[in-house]
Amino acid sequence: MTSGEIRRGFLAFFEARGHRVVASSPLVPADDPTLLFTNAGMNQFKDLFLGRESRDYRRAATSQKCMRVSGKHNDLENVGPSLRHHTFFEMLGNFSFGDYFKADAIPFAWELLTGAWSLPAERLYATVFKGEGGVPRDDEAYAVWRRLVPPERIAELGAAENFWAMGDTGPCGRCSEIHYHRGDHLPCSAPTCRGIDCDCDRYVEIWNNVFMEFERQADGSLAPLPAPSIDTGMGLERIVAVLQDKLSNYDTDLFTPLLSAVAARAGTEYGPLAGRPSNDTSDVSLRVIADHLRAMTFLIADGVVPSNEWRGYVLRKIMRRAMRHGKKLGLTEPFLHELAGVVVGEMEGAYPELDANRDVITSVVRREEEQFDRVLRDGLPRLEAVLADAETGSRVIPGDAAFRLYDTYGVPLDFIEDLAQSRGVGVDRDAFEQALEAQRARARAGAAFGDGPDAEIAVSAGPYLLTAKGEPQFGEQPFVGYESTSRQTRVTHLFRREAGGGALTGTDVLAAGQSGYVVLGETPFYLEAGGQVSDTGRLVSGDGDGAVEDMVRLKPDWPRMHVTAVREGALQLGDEVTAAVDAARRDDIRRNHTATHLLHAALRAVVGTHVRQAGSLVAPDRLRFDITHHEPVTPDQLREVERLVNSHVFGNQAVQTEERSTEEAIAAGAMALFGEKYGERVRVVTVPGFSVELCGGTHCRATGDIGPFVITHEGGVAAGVRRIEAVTGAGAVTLQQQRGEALADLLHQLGTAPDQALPAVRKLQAEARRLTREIERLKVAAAVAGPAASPADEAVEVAGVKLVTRQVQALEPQALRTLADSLRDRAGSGVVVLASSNDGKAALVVSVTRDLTGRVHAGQLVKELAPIIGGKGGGRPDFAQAGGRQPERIGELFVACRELLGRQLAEERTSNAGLRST
RNA sequence: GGGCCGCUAGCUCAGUUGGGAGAGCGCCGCGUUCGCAACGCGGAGGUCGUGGGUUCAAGUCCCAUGCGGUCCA
Repeated sequence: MTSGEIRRGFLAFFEARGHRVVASSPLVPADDPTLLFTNAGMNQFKDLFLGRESRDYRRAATSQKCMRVSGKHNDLENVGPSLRHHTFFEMLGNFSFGDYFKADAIPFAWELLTGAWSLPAERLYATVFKGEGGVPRDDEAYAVWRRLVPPERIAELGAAENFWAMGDTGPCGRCSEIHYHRGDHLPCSAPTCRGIDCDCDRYVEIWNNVFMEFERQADGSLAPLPAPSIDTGMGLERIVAVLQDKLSNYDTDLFTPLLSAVAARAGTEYGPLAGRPSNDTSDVSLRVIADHLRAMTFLIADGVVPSNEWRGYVLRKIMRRAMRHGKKLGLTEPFLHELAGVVVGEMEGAYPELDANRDVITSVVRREEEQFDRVLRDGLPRLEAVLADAETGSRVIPGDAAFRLYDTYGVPLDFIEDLAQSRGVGVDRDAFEQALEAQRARARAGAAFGDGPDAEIAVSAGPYLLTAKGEPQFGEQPFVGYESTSRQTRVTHLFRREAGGGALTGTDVLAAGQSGYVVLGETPFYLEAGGQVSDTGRLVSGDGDGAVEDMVRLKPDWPRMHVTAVREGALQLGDEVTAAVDAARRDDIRRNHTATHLLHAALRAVVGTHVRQAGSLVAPDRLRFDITHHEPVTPDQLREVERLVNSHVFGNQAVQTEERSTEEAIAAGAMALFGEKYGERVRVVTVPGFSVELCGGTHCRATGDIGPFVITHEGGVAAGVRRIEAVTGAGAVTLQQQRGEALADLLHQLGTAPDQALPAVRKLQAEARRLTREIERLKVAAAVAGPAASPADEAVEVAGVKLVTRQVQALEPQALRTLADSLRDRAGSGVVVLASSNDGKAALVVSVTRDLTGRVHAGQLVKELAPIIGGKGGGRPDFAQAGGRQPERIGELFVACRELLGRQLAEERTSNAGLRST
C-alpha cells in the first residue's frame, strides 16, 4: 500500500461511516495567535468541542497538516539523528461532535486496522485509563475492548498516558491508545522490556482515541459535558511505516523519493536505500534535508515567509538548518529551491495548495538560500579573525565571541564548531549557552508585560459579567452596524474605570466627567477587527450624553464594551440610549475598507498572484496594506495599481455583501486570509468581476463612493513583506491639492514648463556647486597672494626656524587648510600660523613642515595659543586647528606665538644640551 | 515584543584620545599598442542614512528616527 492509498483509505473508510471529509486547515492556526503552528487534527474543531460553534455535520475525518518544532518531545535537534522525529507531519483523525462515543469509536478503529488494512489482530494492543487523581477507571472503554481483544492485550495506564486535557480548564477526558507489536526480535535496552510502555522499537503507538466527556472547572472539579465527543489522532508517517513494514518512517514512500532526490543532487546515496545501515553523518544530513524540505514547502504554501520574527523565524531556522546540512554534503550552490519541487510533486494530489503556490515556493526558497550565503560571506571573515586570535592564544574561542558571531552575525554554532575543530581550536560551549540564556531572559522580560493592562481589566470585570461558576451573565449582543449607524437600545452593564489603575468596578451610574465601559443590548459600533479600526460616536440618554472613544472586547466571547467619557448629565444602568456612530468618520472608513479590497485585487493583477495580505489597517484618514512580496513594488507597478483601482471606482460598481457558509464561499473563489478566524457563516464582499473576499468589515454601497484613490507610500516592513499606504475620498483630494500647489509654486519660481523643471533644477545645482568651488578657490588665491593685512603678517626667523603668520578674512575651514598648505609648501621648511575671523568667531590653523615635526608640535602650539582667542583646540604634530570667540585678539595671538615657538625651541636646545652633557 | 550589528564615491569596504574624508575595483581623459588585455600618468565622482544635541571642531560622542542584517521570545 502506498502512503497515498493509506491516506485516501482512511478518509474513505470514515466517509462511508457518515463522516464529512474536511480539508486540512492551514499550518497557521486560524484563531489562535498564541499557537505557533497547527499541531493536532482537532485544532480546527476546537470551537465545536467547546460548543461555541455548530456546523451542519457531527462527524468529520481529516488528514491534517501539522508542525511541531518545540515542546518536550520535539527538539529541532532531534530531527535527523532520530529515525522517527519530524517537524512537519500529517495527522489522520476522525471526530464526533456530540454524536457517537466510545462504543462506536473503538470498533471503528479496530475495523479499519484489522479489516481494511489487514493488520494481524494478535499484534494489536490497547490501553485504557486505570483510574487516578479522582477520575475513575474507564470501565466502558475496557468493556468495549474486551469484546475485541483478550485481557492480556489491554494495558491499564495512568493519567500521564491516558488522560487528555486541552488546558487547565475546559474539555478533557480519558483516552485509549492502540499499539502495534513489531516483534521481539528487535533490540531493547531495558533489562526486561516493559512492552507497550517501553521506549524501544518492539511496540509502537499508532492511534490515540480521546473520549471528551468532562469539562474541568476553574476550581478543578470535573463536570460532565452535555454531549461527549470523540477526537482521535494517528500519525500518517508512523502508520505508513507499520503498513509498509519499515522500522523507520524515513524508509517509507513518504520520504524515499525525497531522500533519493537529495542524495542524487549531492552525488551520494542514502544508506538504507542502498542496502546499507544508516550512518551518522551523511544519512543524518539527508534526513534533516528531507524533513525540512517538507516543512518549508508546506509552510510557504500556507503563506509563511522567512523573517526575523515568530512563525517566519521558525521557517528561517528550519531552512538554514537544511542549508547547513547541504553544505556538509558538499552542496555549496543553492539547491533547496529545486528540491522543493519534489515535495510539491509528491504531495500535490493530497494538498492542492502546493501546486497553486509552486512558483512562490521556489522563489522564496531561492531567495532565502542566497540570503544565507550572504550572511556566511559577511560572517566568515569575522569568524576567521576570532579563530586566528584563538590559534595564537588559548586555543579556545571564548563563549562570548562565539555568541556574538551567532547572535549578531548569524553564523550557526555548528558551523563555528566545525571550522574550529578543523583548526584544532575548541569552543567554550558553556559560556556560549550562558550568553544565550541571558539573551532569553532579556527577551522574556521584554515580553512579560505584553498581556498587561487588558488582562488586568478583564480579571476585574469578570465578577460582574460571570456567575461564581464562571457562566456568562450577559445575553446575545447583536451587531447592527451593517444596516445602520444609530440604534435605540439599553445599557445592560456599566463599569467605572478606576483613575490611574486599570481595574473596572461595576456601577449603576456614570456621572459627567467620569469615564467607563458601557455594555449595550445591541450596538451599531464596529469593534476593531480585520484591520478596520473601531467606531467612535455618542451615547445619548434622557439626561446623559457620553462620547464613545473606543471599543474593547476583553475576552473572545464577552460582549463588546463602549469606552465612554460622560460629557453631560449621567448614564445609568438600564437607561434607554441612542447609540450613534460618528457617521462621517464611518463613511471615511468604508471608503478606505472597500478601497483596500480593490487595492488587494489590483496588486494581485499587476504584481502577481503570489501576493497575499500580510496585514492591514483601515482607519478613517488612511489605509495601510502589507503584502508578501520579496522586492520593492516598482514605481511603474504602483502607477498601474493606482490606475486600476481608480478605474473600478469610476466604474461605480455596486458592492455586494452577502452571508454564506464558509465552505461555499471558499469554493466559490472568495479570498480567505490566513490567520483570520472564520465561523461557519461568513460575509462575502464582492466587487463584481474584480474582487471577492471574506470580510466582516463595513463597506461602501458602490465603488464610486470611494472617490479618488492615491497611493502615498511604498516601503518594506520585514524581509519579504512590503507595505503600501494610500488615501481616499476627501483626504485624497486634499493631498492632490497640496501636491499641486507645491508643484505650481516651484514651477512659478523656476519660471519653466513642468517638463523643463527637472533639467532646470539640475542646472541650478550644478551652477551652485561650480560657484561655491570657484569662490573657495578665489578666496584662497587672494589670501595667498594678498598684501599684508596686518603688521604681524610676515615671515620671521625664530631661532633658525621660519615662522609665517597671516590673518585672513572669513575663510572656510577647508580653505584655511588649503591656504596653510600652500604657504607651508612655499616656505619649504617652517611653521605656518593662520588666523581667520568670521562672524564673531576666530579660527586658527597651524601647519608644520615634516622636517620640523620632531622639534615643533603643532598640536601643542595650538593648545597653548587657543585660550588667547577664547577657545580650545588640538591636532597632530604636523597639523592642528582651534576655534575661539575673540577674533579681536588675533594680533595678540601672533605675538604670543613667536614667544612660544622661541621657548619651545629653546627648551629643545636645553634638553639636547642636557643629553649631550650626560 | 526584547537585544546586538551595519548604513562613508557607481560597487566592495577602510577610517581609535573628536582635529586635512580615503583605498581597491569600476568610470572618463591621456600615454604605451596595428588592435586588445595588461601597464603608466591624470581626472571626475561624497547631504559620511535622516533629524536634533554636546563641542572652537563630529564620519567619530549623546538622543531620536528610517532602512537593512541577525539572535531570542
